[in-house]
Amino acid sequence: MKTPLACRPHDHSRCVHSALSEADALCARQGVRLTALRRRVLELVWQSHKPLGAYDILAVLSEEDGRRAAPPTVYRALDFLLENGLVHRIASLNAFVGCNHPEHAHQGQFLICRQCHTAIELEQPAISEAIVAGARTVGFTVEGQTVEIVGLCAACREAA
Amino acid sequence: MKTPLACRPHDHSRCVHSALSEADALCARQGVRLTALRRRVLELVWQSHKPLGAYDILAVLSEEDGRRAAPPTVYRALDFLLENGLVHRIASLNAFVGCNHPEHAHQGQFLICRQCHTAIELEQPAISEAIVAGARTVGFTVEGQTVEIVGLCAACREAA
DNA sequence: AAAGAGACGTTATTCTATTACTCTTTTGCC
DNA sequence: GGCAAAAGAGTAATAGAATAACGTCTCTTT
Repeated sequence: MKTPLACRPHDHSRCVHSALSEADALCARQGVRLTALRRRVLELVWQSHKPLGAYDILAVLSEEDGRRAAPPTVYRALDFLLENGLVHRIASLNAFVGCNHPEHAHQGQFLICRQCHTAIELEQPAISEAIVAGARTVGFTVEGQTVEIVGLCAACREAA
Repeated sequence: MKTPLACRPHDHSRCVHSALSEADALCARQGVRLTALRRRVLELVWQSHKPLGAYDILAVLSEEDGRRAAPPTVYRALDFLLENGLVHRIASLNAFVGCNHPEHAHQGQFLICRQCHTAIELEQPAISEAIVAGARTVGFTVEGQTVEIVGLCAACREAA
């Protein structure tokens, strides 16, 4: 079902590499362990331009290891990455994407193209603030936000 | 796992009743059929103060019918109700809630209390507009919004 | 009455995620 | 270095969410 998508050629492998380096540094600073497995999972998530399902990751790991990996292996790694802000989960897709700004805690907003399936992470304080303000009108205290927008990205709209 | 929650006594059954009447009228107007099954599923969703899982609905139907219903039965009814704007799906919970404003097409924002699990539907143009504006900054055209907020509702915050 | 469409039943399967238990590796401490 | 404790990872089984494929029934509509 999931077709691997062409990379914009420019520097994607370099992006992945720098994301991994940043993750290394961040984990060292936090005193948590970015093990080989966790790092590999993070790399796979970053390599994909689209949100990646746990079982997609599982399939890759199984193939490269010979022995077929089991779900908990992947889910544990993903839990670690989520806890440490290195990836985000897209609830509406049951999938995961690398976080663009792992250096500070946040919950992004996601723009998901229905055409190319790319997920763009947004961090617009105006959106968060509108939500907090809206919630306050009914006395609700916001603790976490899930904002997932589907539509057409700029590239796909032009192409159409 | 899911504990049935106490109703605010006031007039909940009347709320459900009026929601169903409204659904009847709306379906008649649209020329679509709110069959007994679909109506029953809608009633169950409305009766619950919390987002209801498809398999919760399935369990109730199975119990009251004697013969155990199968998933497609419920999912088809839910699909119909979704298409006609009578219920909303909460992606982050894999669950469904009755729509408060079925009379006009819209996509609400949902406030989900982590304590009592109640879902409050919000319809704040300011939030939608902030999202559309934010998306526009990267050339993204919004077609659908999933906004699901977790936190504490007013009642639970007071109780704490 | 016959045809066609829509709704529903039934079985099986896929996809997503977790539980429970074991074994290994790493780490901190002496 | 050696050792206990803790963290990480393997494994098997299962739970939970959703869909596919096919058949049957029941309405209209003609």
